[in-house]
Amino acid sequence: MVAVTRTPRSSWIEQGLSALAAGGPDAVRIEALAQALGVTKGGFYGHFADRNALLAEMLDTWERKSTDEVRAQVEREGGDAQTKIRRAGLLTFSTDRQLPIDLAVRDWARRDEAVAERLRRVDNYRMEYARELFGSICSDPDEIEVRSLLVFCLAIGNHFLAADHPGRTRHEVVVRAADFLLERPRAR
Amino acid sequence: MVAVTRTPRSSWIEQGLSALAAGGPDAVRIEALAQALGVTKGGFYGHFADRNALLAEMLDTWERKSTDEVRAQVEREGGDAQTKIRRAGLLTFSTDRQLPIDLAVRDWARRDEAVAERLRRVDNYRMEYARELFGSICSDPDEIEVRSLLVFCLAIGNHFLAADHPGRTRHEVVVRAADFLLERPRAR
Amino acid sequence: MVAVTRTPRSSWIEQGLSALAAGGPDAVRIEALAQALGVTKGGFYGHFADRNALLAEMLDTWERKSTDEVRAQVEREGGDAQTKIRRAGLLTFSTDRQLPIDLAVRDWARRDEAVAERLRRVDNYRMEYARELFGSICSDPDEIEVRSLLVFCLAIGNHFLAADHPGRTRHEVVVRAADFLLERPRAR
Amino acid sequence: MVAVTRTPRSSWIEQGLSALAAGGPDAVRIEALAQALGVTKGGFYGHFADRNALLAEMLDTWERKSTDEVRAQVEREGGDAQTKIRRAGLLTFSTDRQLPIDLAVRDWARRDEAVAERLRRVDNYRMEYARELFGSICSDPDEIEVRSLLVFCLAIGNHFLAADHPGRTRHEVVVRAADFLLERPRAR
DNA sequence: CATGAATGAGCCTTCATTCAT
DNA sequence: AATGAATGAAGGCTCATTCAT
Repeated sequence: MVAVTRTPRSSWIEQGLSALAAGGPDAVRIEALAQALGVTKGGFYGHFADRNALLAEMLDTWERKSTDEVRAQVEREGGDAQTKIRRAGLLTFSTDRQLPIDLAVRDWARRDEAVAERLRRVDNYRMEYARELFGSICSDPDEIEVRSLLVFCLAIGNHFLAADHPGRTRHEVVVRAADFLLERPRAR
Repeated sequence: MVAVTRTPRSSWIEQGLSALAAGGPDAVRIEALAQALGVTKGGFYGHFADRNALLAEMLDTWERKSTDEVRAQVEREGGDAQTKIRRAGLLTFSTDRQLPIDLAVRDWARRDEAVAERLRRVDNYRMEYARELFGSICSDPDEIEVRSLLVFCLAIGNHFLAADHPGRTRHEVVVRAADFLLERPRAR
Repeated sequence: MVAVTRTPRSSWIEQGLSALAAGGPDAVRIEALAQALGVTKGGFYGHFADRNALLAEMLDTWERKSTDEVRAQVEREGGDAQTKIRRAGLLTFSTDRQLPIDLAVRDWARRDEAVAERLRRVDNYRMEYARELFGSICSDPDEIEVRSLLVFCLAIGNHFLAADHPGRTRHEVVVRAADFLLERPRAR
Repeated sequence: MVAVTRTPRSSWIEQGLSALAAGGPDAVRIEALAQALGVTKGGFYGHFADRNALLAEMLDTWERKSTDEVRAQVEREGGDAQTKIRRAGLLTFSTDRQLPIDLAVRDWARRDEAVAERLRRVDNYRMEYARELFGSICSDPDEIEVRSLLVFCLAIGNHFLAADHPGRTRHEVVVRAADFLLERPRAR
């Protein structure tokens, strides 16, 4: 029988990731998390050495979920390359939960080298997966690189860009843009 | 005759934008700006009602510089549509000074609706300009929209994406990607 | 048949005295003691009502060891008065274990009347023993009192004084000082 | 006209030394000092970088007052060696203000090497002055050293020792002890 | 205008203590 | 007896803001 820990470590981490998503790293305040969890802030220090330890574990969790878990799930569901790219993009950038965390980490990385290092690992992992998948669409390595970059930029830019598209929804334009990037190259 | 103020408003705004660029809105601390300007923080309140007033004026300044001034300069220098798009992109996203401010505002907008509103104005202005320019490259309105979106996403994603490109520099890949987006559509 | 308690009271007391010796009464922190004993702090409250109860028992232990036990051991070993005074001094002030506790209690007594009261009992006991021993060296009650005081001050001051003695070790000077205080008075 | 600083640095230092004297270094709490000074704790950080900066300046102040100022005052008042020793002792160890600070520093030095270093400087300075003065009472260097040590130990021990002296006051015994240490050596 | 001092709210962290298991 | 979690009261430090000069 497993002893039920009243407020497990994972709760603090989840709550911390929510706060990060909503307000950036400065919003990860122990007292706010405690209140959201219905406990007092003192209890936090039974689980973590200090605030930095929590931030590190939050990033560990995000890193794991952003790499292996996405790839595993996409491969489990199968399909051709185009389908997989779309699914991976959806899992990474269209989930209500993961997306804002990802964007917050991206901004955070601009001012914290340790975070930048983690983001580099994650983005390299994802980009490598994208290259693999684009490899079955086109063969020119330069074009694979360009399309991989663009599909990533589309996914990210989609959420950092505020422009409207008169007569269209953002989603419609993004779908078209994805088609544009995923179509097989024509002979020239 | 203009009274020479010892530390003009504009100095606080410029310093504030630097702080924003370097550390996000939370880094815009009156005391830090004062220290950078070589005055004491008390003097700040001779110029601005409070911190929010400064933030608002910082955004005013950023908004003006990001719209009319870029367009005016690009048109002044002339050239064909492709050249203008590249120049506008460079002015907006490749200047050491403007770029980090733009990225910081983008992240800030995710958690502050008033900032989001301003960013929407700025991005709509820029996007409209891009549509105009892409209009002389291709004629299909859907494709104009898609390419305008993608060129923007490329510019933004370039700076929020941390991945490496083995055997290439990021700049090389981005140049190729820009070529990919700017080439005239082939007949199908 | 004695029930073997997993962590007996005496362990907490010993550990508490070590903490007191090393860092004064403020350093007697339940959590630190628990960690040193390899148990969790919750267990402490199975043995003691609260922190003050531990402090009181620590002082009880120190008081007993500092009085009867020293005298008993000195008398057991025998010798003349000078020898006994030197031995009592060694036992009290030269033991690695007892000395720092004694000094810490002395400082503590300056700000806690209950501790001061205990120290007074201990010092009076010791001083009475010193008077007895000096009584066989000289007969003038005033001189007995003066020498008893001085020998105590030497023992204490030796450890609270930070000065160097160029060309000599502190130990050499203290030995000479002890000789000075223990020599038989000359006729005047 | 000197600008009147409302609560000068020196007030914090003085208050800090009082707290140190009364309760040791742990009692030097910013909030307590602020309350004693009738201001709020936030104001403290306009004067000092942090608590450690205050502690350091407190020790600077104590060090200066304990060395040059005592010697200067004793020499100004003149008299023979015995008189000067008594006066220096009084200034150092019998002033209501200086004495408890000195004792607190002594205990503090036992657990903080930086404080120990300062105390060593101060005690060496004082001891050197004592050697000078004893040099005009007796000529044997060993005896000078012994008497200098003993007079110091008497001064310190007097305040760390809790014993009573039946039929006498502590002061009477100390005076006699001082006489004992200051008398000219007899021929042997 | 600018300064220096002070305020007060807010955050991180520590630690004695309680309590259900 | 001991554990693990939680509580609550401090205490250190930061920072926007006010105000008299």
